Amino acid sequence: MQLEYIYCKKMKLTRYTDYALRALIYLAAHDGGLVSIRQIAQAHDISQNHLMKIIQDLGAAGFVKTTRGRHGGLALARPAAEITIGQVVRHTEGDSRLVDCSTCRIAEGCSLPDVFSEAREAFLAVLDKCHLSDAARTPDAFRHLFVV
Amino acid sequence: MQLEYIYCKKMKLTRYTDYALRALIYLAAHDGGLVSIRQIAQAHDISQNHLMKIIQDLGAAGFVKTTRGRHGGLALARPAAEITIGQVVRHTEGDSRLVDCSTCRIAEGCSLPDVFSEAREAFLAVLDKCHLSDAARTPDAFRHLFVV
DNA sequence: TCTATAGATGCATTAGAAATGCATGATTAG
DNA sequence: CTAATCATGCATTTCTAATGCATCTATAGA
Repeated sequence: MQLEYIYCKKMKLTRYTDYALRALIYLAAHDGGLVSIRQIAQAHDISQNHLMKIIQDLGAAGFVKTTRGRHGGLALARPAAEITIGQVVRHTEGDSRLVDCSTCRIAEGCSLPDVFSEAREAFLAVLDKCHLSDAARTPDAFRHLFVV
Repeated sequence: MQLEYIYCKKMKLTRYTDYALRALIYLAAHDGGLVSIRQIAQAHDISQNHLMKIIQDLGAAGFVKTTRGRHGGLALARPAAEITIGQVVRHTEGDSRLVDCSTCRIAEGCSLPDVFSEAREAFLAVLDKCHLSDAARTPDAFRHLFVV
């Protein structure tokens, strides 16, 4: 009596956000040192192309500072303790509304948009309590990132 | 100096959840009366096939009570005041984790899974404060649903 | 009993967006 | 001048939600 037609239920973050966080955490672990995109991509075995564009984006948004040319690379634009997960997710997942009521017939008198908006804020509020510098459970949790 | 390569940033709910909520709100507005799937699909101009499976799912989950055969239809299985938006979303978007750390190299010492888990709960907690019976801004906001 | 109407179910297909790959340009150290 | 690195645009692939179609089951009423 169970549904055969299984829906892969979501409510997941995009890989875009995933990679952004991994990159930022990597930079935070290197505490100021210049790191190349290639290095991060290889460390996580993820698409360098995709990561490149994400870094681009993070650079324009003021999260990282990029340096071109030989011996170039990335570094956090601000201290890791001043960047929250919420700030990052807010940016990578967009600031737009969670729901699209443009085609809904009951949008007029419906209170759900407000409720979802509030829920989203509550979600981000929790993420705002966590900083890049808090991502590691223990001080040396990400030590292996240094060992190339 | 802006990125040409635009990422359609998400963090959106699926249409599956969207339709589920619309259907439940429709039923709540009809307060006990039997309503057909076709009727809801036409009222919102959405895919009857998709809605059919969603209703199926909602039936199995105990949100609605379906009646087959001629003059059959749907009704809420419980009072609208006892069904929260959070309960519905929890079901339609799945109870699984928000992030997939299975392939992440730093999953061991990373605290983000816990943070996201907490954020998700905060999100749902807000949605749990809202019941189907609260969806309408005013008592007669959805009156036009009756006028077929 | 027969028929019309409703939900139940499975499978195939489409659509849309995220993710990826590729090619090329721009910048800088040595 | 060259190698290394980020910057950018476009094409392609991949994934999965969304949809469509066909058929089965159940029930009311003529």
